[in-house]
Amino acid sequence: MIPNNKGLDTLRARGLRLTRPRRLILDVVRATDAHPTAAFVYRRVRRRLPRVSLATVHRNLRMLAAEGFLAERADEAGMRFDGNTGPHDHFTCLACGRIYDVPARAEAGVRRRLAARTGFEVLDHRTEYYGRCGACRRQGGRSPVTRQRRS
Amino acid sequence: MIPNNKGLDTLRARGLRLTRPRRLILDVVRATDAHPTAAFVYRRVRRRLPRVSLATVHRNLRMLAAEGFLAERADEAGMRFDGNTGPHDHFTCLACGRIYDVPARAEAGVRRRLAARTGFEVLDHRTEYYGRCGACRRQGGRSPVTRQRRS
DNA sequence: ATAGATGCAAACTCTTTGCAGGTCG
DNA sequence: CGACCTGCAAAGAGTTTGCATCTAT
Repeated sequence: MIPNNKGLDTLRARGLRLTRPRRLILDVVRATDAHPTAAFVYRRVRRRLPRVSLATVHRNLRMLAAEGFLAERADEAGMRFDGNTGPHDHFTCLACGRIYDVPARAEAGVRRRLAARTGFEVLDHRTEYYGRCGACRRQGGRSPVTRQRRS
Repeated sequence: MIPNNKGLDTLRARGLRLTRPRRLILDVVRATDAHPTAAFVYRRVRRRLPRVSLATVHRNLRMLAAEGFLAERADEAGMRFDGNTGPHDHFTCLACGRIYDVPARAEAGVRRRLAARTGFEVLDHRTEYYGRCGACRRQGGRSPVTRQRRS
């Protein structure tokens, strides 16, 4: 679904191993666009490797993110992971809580402008959109901005 | 430092009381631009009201955010609160972890454009910048993107 | 007077860590 | 074979909740 953004050879080159749990964890995150939580990945990986532990899932997600294989993202309900490490923005539906990928606005000038204004070194920027997605719009109803619990 | 963005009369109008802990909690958040955590607010409030509980601080921060008196913000280290509820963006320094307010880009067209592209109802958008702030730049040194712990 | 708020302690959720044993290369 | 990794269980960190008591209005 999402292209592999980085070769796994890099792993071995750093003395890291490609174990079965690790491979499956990475596959699960890359196979979905749901910006999964650790718990979600755990449930999925367990279908093929029932003895895996949640701690291993956490350790690997953290490590894979640190190595640049995944993107990490803080959420009011905890950490989420994203197999798509290319530049893109996010749209969060306030009704169903789903997070959609949306194309990034490629505006190089935005960073330069802020840098000029503040004197900061601006290395990255990301825009978050909030609203109601197509599905929730069709279902009508108010936007229940109720606090989302774990997936 | 930051202007009161919303009158407290609104509170009473909704049958909510303006208690001493509540007033102090709101004051603390409004008196700083550090985007404080609950723990930070707790320590500050305790200086004037030593018997407050951390639970009360949490309850009030949550409630004040829900009522629109404060803005809530998820962070890899937990929730942060912002007394500035006006439109503005954030710059996070990857070296020191500080979060600066920066003027929002007023671009109404951005939302309309995304809505047209996706069919979503886009109600809000916010841009997050990342880099190295002026102070950290002057101090030189690499940008240690180490995980920030609690304030 | 009384609905709403508080303090305290316990419960919860998510994440991290110590350690003995297993495994990739 | 040896460094790295895993499962398990326990500990941490942050936040929420139940309940008896208190207090704004």
